[in-house]
Amino acid sequence: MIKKELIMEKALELFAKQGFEATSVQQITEHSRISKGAFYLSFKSKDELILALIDHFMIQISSDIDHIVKHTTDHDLLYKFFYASLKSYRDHSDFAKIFMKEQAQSCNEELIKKIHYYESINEKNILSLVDRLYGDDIVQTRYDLVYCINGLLKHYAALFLFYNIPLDLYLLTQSLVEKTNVLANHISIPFITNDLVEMMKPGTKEEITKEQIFNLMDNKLEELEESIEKESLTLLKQQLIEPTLSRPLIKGLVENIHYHPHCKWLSYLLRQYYQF
Amino acid sequence: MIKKELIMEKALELFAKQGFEATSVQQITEHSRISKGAFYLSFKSKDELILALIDHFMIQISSDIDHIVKHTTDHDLLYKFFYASLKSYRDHSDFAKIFMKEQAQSCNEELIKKIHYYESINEKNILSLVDRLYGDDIVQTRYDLVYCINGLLKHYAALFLFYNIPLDLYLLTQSLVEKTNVLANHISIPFITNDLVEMMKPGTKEEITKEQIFNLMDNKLEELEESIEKESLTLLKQQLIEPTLSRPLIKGLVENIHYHPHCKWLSYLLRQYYQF
DNA sequence: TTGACAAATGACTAATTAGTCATTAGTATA
DNA sequence: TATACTAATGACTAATTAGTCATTTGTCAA
Repeated sequence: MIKKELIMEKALELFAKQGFEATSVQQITEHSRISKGAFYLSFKSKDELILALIDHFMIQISSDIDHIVKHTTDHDLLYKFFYASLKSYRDHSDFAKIFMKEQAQSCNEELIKKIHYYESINEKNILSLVDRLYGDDIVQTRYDLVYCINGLLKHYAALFLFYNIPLDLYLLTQSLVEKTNVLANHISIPFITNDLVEMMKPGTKEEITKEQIFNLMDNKLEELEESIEKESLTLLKQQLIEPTLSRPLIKGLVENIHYHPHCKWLSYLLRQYYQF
Repeated sequence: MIKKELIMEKALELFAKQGFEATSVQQITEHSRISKGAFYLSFKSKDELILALIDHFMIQISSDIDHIVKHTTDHDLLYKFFYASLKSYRDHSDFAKIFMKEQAQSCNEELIKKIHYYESINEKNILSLVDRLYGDDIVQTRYDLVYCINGLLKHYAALFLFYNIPLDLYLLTQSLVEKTNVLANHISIPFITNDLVEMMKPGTKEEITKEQIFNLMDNKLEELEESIEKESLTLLKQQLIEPTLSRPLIKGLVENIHYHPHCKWLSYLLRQYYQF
């Protein structure tokens, strides 16, 4: 057990410096002053090691932040969230480097899955924070706000993680709190809509079912006013039930609805469905 | 020459899918349907290939955006900047993926240097944009604004690069313009100060020397066919040896060559050199 | 047809990789 | 001391890597 921790500690240093792929088991065993066999007594593979590392740190970090979001008054919430997040990055800077690098780069299936899992927890936390603080004022832009908070946090964190600049945690926190409040109070143009979030969820990505499109069509038909677009959509719906028109005609109808701001998503799904 | 482009094209696809490190020369040669020897006739090493790819695309993208920043009225500036940037990412999405991944991860010394070089050009562009648009109002927060613009741009670009969501370039641009204006007009707490920026500079940046430009001119003159561009270039070369024309005339000549696809980079260097 | 030259090949080397396993060292109990 | 057990070793395999080079193929002028 102690050996396992020793390996994790030493491997962390090497991964942070060189990256996961670029670090060999050989290097890890040398750095830990153990034999190759000893390594494989603790971990079944190199992959198992990095998965263990991610779990080890992310369980800690996630639950810390989750606790803060759930047990802080609204007044302090944003401040404490940023402070805790930045502090986690600083205190586990080697880990944070690995996590950020692998997030951008990894090709390992399981690794990506794990990173996505913890990322989704993080996003859920921020979303609940945003809804609590700004509530009904930002129904349209809530996902954008979440995305900006996450983006700015990571981008500023990279500043002290990858360029060893001195970090004034207090000041950086204040500056991020201000930016978040400013954005929350003033932005009005949403880019990340409900539809978009739905599609980014892992399950949805693989297959577009007739039913999904059908349901979305019904929703949109209710939203739309009488127009060419609505007529086109109605025709497309009929085609979905009972195809009678030729492919070019269907393609044309899909084109018709594409420029309507509410139907972008639908037209995307239809193009996928019909393989245009 | 054509072979070189074939290899670059095929390698780009593989790098975008699997990452640079994870792609073997073997795979590249198989994908390009050439032999291993043929690969090494075009490129001295795998490293030289990715450096060539980065130059190829970044010269194009950087000079496009530079040109827009320098030739757009203030009214349109922000909008055109975001639009052009996002369009570049979309049109060269395989390259953008590689550039983003390697930016986060790479351990190759020369590769990092090159990426930093183009990043610093990008930052300079954004800084000049910020100063022009908001000027004295944001002396304290200008670097933060630059950093936020860069961060938000990349973060949102990742959205359509790595999750294949459909991209409404127009809407995303508008949404980013709004966010930028909101931040510029309301943030007051600076985190990235002048000193910090100084500190992040890796020693002294390479100067653009007369010789570099001169050599590049000679190369291009050989490539070009008889045309207004070639005449302009010849005149510019003479000006470099012995200046006789006035600044506006020189600026006009630089303008003349900018639209020629092979001279984008040269025109960028000349604009830097003459401080237009 | 021949000769000369450039383009292209792929078998090859030497190095490195993740992971295995027969062997040994260390330790605790009888 | 003898026995039984676990902990640890590092030489080993098989696969893969970047890069090389003797050889073949293609092309075009004489």
